[in-house]
Amino acid sequence: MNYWLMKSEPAECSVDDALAEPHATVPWTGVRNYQARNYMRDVMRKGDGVLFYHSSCAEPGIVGIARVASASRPDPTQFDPKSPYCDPASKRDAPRWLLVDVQVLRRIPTLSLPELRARPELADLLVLRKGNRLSITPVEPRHWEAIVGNK
DNA sequence: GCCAACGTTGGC
DNA sequence: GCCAACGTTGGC
Repeated sequence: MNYWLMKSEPAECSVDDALAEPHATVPWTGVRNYQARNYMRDVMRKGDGVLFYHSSCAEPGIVGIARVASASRPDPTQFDPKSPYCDPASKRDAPRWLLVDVQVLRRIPTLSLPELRARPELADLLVLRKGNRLSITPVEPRHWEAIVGNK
């Protein structure tokens, strides 16, 4: 069992949007970074724990506890000419981009970046590192425990 | 809007 | 393979 932090822009898909979906599950479309894709393809497994993170918004932070609800599979938006995530270079017989389904288990009161940074045990949480832009990052068990253990 | 950090592209 | 130019991310 592995743990992850996954970023979503709430203007696009907030944790509350996800909770409103059937089974509170959303396809995690739009990952267009090879490292993040490789995590989904090679390391992520159904059942892994997920910290649902809001980025590019008024109050960035961790807003929900979720889990990986499917194996990785091709992201259909890469083939959709109307989608901003369309990738004309990706071929149907060799899809370049993958997604997983993510199921929100519960919302939590937003843990903002200042709140996260105030906790010494989270000092090396990857999302707190300067310049971090990766939309999917692994979370160490001790970090998961520190964040989720008492919630 | 600014800007630091980082990824990608493409000429050589 | 190098590296400059460019694009994107994302906090502030």
